[in-house]
Amino acid sequence: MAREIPKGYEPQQIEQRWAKFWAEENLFRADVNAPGPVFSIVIPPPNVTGSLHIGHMLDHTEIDILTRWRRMQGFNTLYLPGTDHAGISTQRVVVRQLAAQGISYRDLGRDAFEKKVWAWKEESGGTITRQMLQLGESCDWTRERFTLSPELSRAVTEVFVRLYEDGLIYRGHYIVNWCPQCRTAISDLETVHEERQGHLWHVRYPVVGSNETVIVATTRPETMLGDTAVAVHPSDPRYQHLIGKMLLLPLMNREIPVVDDFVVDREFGTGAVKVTPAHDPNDFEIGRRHNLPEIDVMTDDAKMSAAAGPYAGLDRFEARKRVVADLEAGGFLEKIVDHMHAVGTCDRCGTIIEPRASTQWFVKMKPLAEPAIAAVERGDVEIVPENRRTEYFEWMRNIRDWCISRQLWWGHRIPAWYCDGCKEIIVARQTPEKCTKCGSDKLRQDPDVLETWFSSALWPFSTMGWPDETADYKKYYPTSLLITGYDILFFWVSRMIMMGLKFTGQVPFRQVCLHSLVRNAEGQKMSKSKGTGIDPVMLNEKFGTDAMRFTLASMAAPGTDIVLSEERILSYRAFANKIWNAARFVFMNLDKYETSGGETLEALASPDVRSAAPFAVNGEVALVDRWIFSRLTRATAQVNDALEHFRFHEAAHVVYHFFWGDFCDWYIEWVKPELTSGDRAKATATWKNLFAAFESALRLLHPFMPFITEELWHQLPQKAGARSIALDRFPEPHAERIDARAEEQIALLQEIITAARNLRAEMKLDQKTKPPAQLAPASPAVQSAVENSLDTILRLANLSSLSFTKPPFDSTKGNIRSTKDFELFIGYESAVDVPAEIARLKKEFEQLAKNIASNRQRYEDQTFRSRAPEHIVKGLETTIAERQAEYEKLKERLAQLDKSSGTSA
RNA sequence: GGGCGAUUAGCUCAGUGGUUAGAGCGCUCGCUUCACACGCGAGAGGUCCAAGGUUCAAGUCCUUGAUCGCCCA
Repeated sequence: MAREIPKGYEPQQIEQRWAKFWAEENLFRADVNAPGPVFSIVIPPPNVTGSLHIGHMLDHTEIDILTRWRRMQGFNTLYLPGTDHAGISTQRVVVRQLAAQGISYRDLGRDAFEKKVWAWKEESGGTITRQMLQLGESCDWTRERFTLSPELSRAVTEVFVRLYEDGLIYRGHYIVNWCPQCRTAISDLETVHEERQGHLWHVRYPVVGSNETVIVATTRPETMLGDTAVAVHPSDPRYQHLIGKMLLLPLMNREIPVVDDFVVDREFGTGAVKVTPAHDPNDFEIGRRHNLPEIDVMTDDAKMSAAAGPYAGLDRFEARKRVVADLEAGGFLEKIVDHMHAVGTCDRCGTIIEPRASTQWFVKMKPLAEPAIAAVERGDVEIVPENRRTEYFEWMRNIRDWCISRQLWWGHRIPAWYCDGCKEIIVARQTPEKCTKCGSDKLRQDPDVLETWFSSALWPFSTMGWPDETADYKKYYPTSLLITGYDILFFWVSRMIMMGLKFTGQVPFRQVCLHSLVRNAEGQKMSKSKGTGIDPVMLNEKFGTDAMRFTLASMAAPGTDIVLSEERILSYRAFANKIWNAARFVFMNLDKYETSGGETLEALASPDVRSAAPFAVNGEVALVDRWIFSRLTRATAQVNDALEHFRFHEAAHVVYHFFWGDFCDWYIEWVKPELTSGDRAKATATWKNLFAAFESALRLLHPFMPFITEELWHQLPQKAGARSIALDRFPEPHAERIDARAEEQIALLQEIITAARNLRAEMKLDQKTKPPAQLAPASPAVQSAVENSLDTILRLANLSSLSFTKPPFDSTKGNIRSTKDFELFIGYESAVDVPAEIARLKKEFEQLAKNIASNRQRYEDQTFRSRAPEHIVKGLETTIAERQAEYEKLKERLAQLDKSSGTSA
């Protein structure tokens, strides 16, 4: 039966087909009753409005590699997908969409708006989910979760109520970070500080009843409209006499006191600071200590409020210009100097945040942080790489209370009700009928919703059905592992640990692997706003998902950021193509073999046959077969070890070199003639071993390149009912398959072949010229190894014959390569560049001489010999002896060449 | 201001105190050899940022400095 196989690997159709198959068949559905140790992992829930970016791709690649690997190792595996409701982003998307239709969401009303958002979510949300399906991620789609679903909302309410009952959630009036664009408070973590060039305005405040003025410096002059004091340091001699006096606030003509407060930095500006309690965190504290009024001079959208008097209605930056102009006109402006300062911006929209006094809900973090610190200290949660622990501890030990209320409509509405009758606050799981205190039925629910991260913090257990003790919860919680970027260590990871411990009494995951961030080829951080992002979907389509996955894995060394370039992806597309062509070779030759009366695919490659490998001929397994299975075993052990430690780059490297180097470059080339050998027993054994090795290699590669391996695995005979390579077993590194002797022998033969090719290249022999060569083996063992594989050597080295002789060879009659095991000689057939050869040899000679000298010096050192371990000393001794032998050979050869060039010149 | 990381081939990066420091890409030379030019074969290319120190032994550990980057305040 002739097999049609395209010459180049075309991933596009193949990947789509298998991705569809995996999802439709529910192939990766977890089963709580299945055997095996548990491996469970939850996805870091992407934003429901988002589309897949390269950071997700890296997350998901690492997660999917580990999940597929564990599944193939026989673990009971769950990879749980889902998304978060992304309060701010989602609300913004829908508000804009409505605005485009001329609809104001506020006019629409809360309930109608929420319905619109749900409709949007069903229709347009979850792009990432669809992309994940396309990418063939091996998750259990029957367990997909959403943070705002009724089930998960129940968990959120439960947590809120319990925290409130435990006194860990409170409502309070404090300075918060206010985003005028999103029109909500945001947390400290969501506020990004950027160094910006600004100015320091020095403003004169006249002292009431005197000609004196006090100069204050400010970076935000418009806030002076809300000033309620000026503060100086209690022991600042410059201002002692003014403490307690009143100043006349320019522009507003309001009298404000001079107060003394120890937080004032005498070095900053003039040492006198204006105090705006409603618009600055420090001033807020000063205001509390001195009972100062708070005057909020702005509105929710950062326009000046009625409290700003004549400036009411102006945007805050326009107000700044006007205030400065008016101060100048009034003679109050002393000077303006350039000043670098940190400006807080909203991490969602980039707008400059306004510190603003406001009543919000907060979580008291200290009591939650302490057990979470202890859990990591004890190692109950292992953080990888370990040095991230320091950051975690540092942050957790200095943790501040968390502002969780958001002035939005899309999210988990805060389960708190206010009684109009008695002002009681009722926090409850169910909507209360009447006030628990006064019995009034005039109750209003708090209009705010909770920050999205609040629900994300519960993700590892809310997704498993908590607060119910479901089968999933019992089986898969705590999860085995969390994989995410180090940039959300505080946002998410630490909060999950705190919430997990508080509500389940267990850590949410036993290990956290924090991977690096992906940068583009210019080394810039990916950013949508700067247009420096790389679209992984486009790259997947262009190069294949397998190639993308492999690229990311190969670069995912812990600790350094990933710089992604198309060149790099190309090299792994080439790898996929290489694998494809290895298969193409096998199948094309099998066609020939079958038509010439050989066994069928079924007979050569059925699962039973493969599991009986390696096959012997005349009671002996061929050297190269022993070798390839040994190499496979070694590679498997290395991949297992690397993946155990999240060393994806190392695992990818091992697989790459095994498949391309050992399997394609050497093994296939080596056995080619045997496959068509007239000796039928030999041919059969070779075919069977080839199929067994190839199929094992596919399984080894599967977690990294799921698509091409699935495609090729299906071309091979499989057990009845076997549906996917993903459900097959990962190769097992049985120690008895390691054959060090075979590896040594093949290494020797490879060295001889390479030496011969090297000589050929140097002598500029064309492909068709097959010269005879002479070999001087250093031992009978070397000679017999060469004799046993003579045909292969001749073929792979492109030689006509190889005869054994004794050194020395005449360097003037040919070129020589030597190692500790042999000298190889090929005679000149034509004029050869003797000076070039001399130059090359001299360089090698000098390097060798230097190396021997330094090694000998070390070897002769008495302290070294007495203190270094024996194997090191012995090893060095051997090395010196080997180098010395090479040195003698080179010296001899150089002498001959010098002599000949001298006589001929 | 505090903390963390990086500096290794032209580029992007691996490298677990020990015996000639590796990979991919790029480069040079030769090959359309009947799986693959997304390929095959061969090769060139390194004061491992600097200076001290520890050690029998340092790219690797320590100290200081330089340069670059990130996080927290």
